[in-house]
Amino acid sequence: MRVRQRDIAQAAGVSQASVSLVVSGRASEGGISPSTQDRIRTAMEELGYRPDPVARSLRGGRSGLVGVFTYEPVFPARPDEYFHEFLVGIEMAAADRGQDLVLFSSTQQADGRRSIYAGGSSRLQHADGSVILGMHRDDDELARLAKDEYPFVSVGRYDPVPEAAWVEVDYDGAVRAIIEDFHRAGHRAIAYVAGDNARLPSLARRHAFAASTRGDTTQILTETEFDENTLGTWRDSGITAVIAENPDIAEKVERAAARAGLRVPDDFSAACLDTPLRSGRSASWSHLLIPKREVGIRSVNLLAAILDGKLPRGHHDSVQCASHHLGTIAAERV
Amino acid sequence: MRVRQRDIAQAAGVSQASVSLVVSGRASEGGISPSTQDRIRTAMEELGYRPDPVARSLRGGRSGLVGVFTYEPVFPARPDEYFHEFLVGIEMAAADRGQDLVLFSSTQQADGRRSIYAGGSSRLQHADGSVILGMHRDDDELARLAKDEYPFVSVGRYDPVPEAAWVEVDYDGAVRAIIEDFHRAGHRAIAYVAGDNARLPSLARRHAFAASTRGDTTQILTETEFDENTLGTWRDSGITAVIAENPDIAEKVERAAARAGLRVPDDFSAACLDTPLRSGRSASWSHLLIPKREVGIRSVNLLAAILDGKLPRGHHDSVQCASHHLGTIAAERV
DNA sequence: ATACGTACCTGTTACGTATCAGGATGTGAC
DNA sequence: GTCACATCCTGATACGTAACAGGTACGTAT
Repeated sequence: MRVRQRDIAQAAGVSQASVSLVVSGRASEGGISPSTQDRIRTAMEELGYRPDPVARSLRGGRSGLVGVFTYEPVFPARPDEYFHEFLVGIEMAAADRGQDLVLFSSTQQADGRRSIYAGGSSRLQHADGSVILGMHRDDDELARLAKDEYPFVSVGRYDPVPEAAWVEVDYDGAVRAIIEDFHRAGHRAIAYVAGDNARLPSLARRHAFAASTRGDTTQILTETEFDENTLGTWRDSGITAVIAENPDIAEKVERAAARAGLRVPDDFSAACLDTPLRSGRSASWSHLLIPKREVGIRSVNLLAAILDGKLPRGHHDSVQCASHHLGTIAAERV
Repeated sequence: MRVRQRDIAQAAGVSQASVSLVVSGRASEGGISPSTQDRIRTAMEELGYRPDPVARSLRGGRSGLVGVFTYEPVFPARPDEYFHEFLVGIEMAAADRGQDLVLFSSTQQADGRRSIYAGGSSRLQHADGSVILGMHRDDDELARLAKDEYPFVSVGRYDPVPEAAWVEVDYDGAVRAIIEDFHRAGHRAIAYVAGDNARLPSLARRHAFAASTRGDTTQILTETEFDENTLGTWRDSGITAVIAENPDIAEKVERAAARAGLRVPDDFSAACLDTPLRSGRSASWSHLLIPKREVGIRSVNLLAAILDGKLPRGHHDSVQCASHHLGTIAAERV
C-alpha cells in the first residue's frame, strides 16, 4: 500500500540503507556513486515515495512538532485578542523553523478542565517540546512536567516552577518611562488600580510600579475597592494621576469619571499598564505596548535552542517592553 | 532514560507482551491473571511509565492527531472572525473525541505561500487525516492529495475536487425564507450585490438566490459595479429590495445609502447572506446564521467516520442554515 | 605475489509498541 | 493413563527509518 524505502531499494537494486542515505541527503558523504543515486532517485520518483514522519521520529527522536499547551481552549468562544498575538508569533516562528504546531485539545476532560497527566498516556510526547500558554495553570502538574525533563517554555515569567524555561516581559523600563512622564507633568501623588487576581503578569506590573515610584505618594486599590466615589476621594486627597493595571480597569475608571463629570486628562492624568483592545474606549490612554508577538517568537526559538542543547532547560529570556504615550498625561493643575 | 514496557516487564518478571496487554486494557481478555496484572500495574506506578505515542502510532497506524490545513496562517495578523468559529467547532469536536490538532505551519514556504508537497516529506502524514480550511486553495495539490488516498475533509463544498469529502452549508432553505419575507412585504424586484470573487461560498449563495427568486425581477451586480449612483438607478427602475452577498458589501450599501439620503428599511428593504461581524454597522440587517461551529464539529466527526471506515472517502455532509430576520424588511410603499 | 588504500555499498541493530500464533501448565473426564 | 480443554502467559514479528560498523572489489605500490 504505502511506498517504503524497502520498495525503492528493490526497484533500484540496492539496499534500504542506501535509499535512506539518499533520502537524508548524505548520499555522497555515505559513498553512494552518482549513477546509483540517480537510479534511486528515479525509483523514488516513479513509485511516489514519501518518507513516513512517524517512523522518522521514532528512530531519530525528533518529530518537528512543537506543542502548544493551555489550560483553556486555544480557540475561545469569542476571538480572544489577548492571547491571539502570542499565537501569531508562535505560528510565525514555527513556520520559519519548518515546524508544525500541536494543540493539545485531547487533554480536555469531561468537566472541560484540561490536564496533562489525566489520560495516563502523556500525549505531549507527540511533540518534541511544548510552549505553555495562558493564565490558569496547574503548578503541580507543570512542576512534574519539569521533573520529568519534558522540554517546555512558559510564555511569561513563571515563578511557581523556577526550573521551567520562560520568556518574560520586562515591564520595568516601560513603567518607569510612564512614571517619569507623570513626574515631568508635575504629578507626585499616583493611584494604582490593581486587578483582583494574583496572576503573574499582574504581579509583575505591580512590582514594576512599586519599583518606579520612589518618593511619590502612592495608593494601591483593588478593582473591587474602586467605586463611584473613589475618584472624588482621590481628588480631595490630592491624587492627580491614575494607573490602571489592565484595559478592563481602565474602562471602569473611564466610566466612573464620566459619571462624576470628571475628564481625562483634564482632571486626572491616566495610563494603562497593558495594551488596550482595539475597540476599547481606553484605547486613547497612554499605555504599554506589550511585545506579545515577539514573546511568542522567542518562546519557540528558546524551545528550539533547548532541544538543540544550546541552552539549558531552565533558561530565562526577557523581552523589552515599550510604552505608547498618548495625550492622557497633562500638567498638574496648580 | 525513558521507561519502556521492557523495563516494566523486567521489574514485574513478565514479558513485554504482557505489559502491553495491561497497558492497552486487554489484560483479562488476553488472559493475564489478576495477581499478575497487579504486579505489572505496581511496577508501572513505581517506575513512572508513560506510553510513547510515537511508537504507538508507528505500530498501530493511528496517532490521534487531526490535521488542520490552510493555505493561510491559522492565526492571522488580526483576529479573523470569519474562520474563528469553524476552529472553535473543530477544537470542540477534537476535545470530545480525545484527539489533538496539528496546524501545519511548516508547509509555509519562503514566499509566505503554503504548499503541501513543497518540502518533499509530506508532513501531513503526522496526522491520521486533516481538515482543510480556507478560501484560497491549490486545487491541483488537493486533487493529488485525494489521489494519494490521504483522508481529508473540506470545510465547505469543494467542487473542484469532487472526490474530496466535505461538509457544506445548505443555503437554499435559509435564502428561500428571506426571499419569502420579501415577497410577503410586497417586493417583486430585487437586486443582488455579489463579491468580486468566484469563491465557493459566494457561488453557493448566488446559486441559492437564483433558485429562490423565480418570477421576480432580479438584477445581479458585482461589488465593483456598485457605486454611488446605483441606488438611485434602482429606485427609478422600481427595485425595492437589496441583498448583499457578505457583510463588507452590506456596509458599502449602507454607506452609499446614507450619503444618498436613503434609509433601510424605509427606502430599501435589505438582507445579507452571511453572518455580519459583531461590531459591523450592518449587524442589524436581516441575515443568515451560518452554522460555522456546527460545520467545524461535523468536519472532525466526518473525518473520524472516514478513518473508521464507516463512511466512504468521498462522503458529503450538509448542515442546515438558519436566517435571522430583523427589521430591515418593510412593506413596499405603494 | 602480497599488502594497502579507496570507492562503494550492505547487514544488522535499535527506536517502543501491538498482535498473532502458539507453548507450558494444570484440571477434569473417561 | 491418556486425551481434551481451559488458563495463563510468551516468543517472534512487524511498523519504517537511521546509523554504525564493516564487507567486497578493484587498483596501486612494493
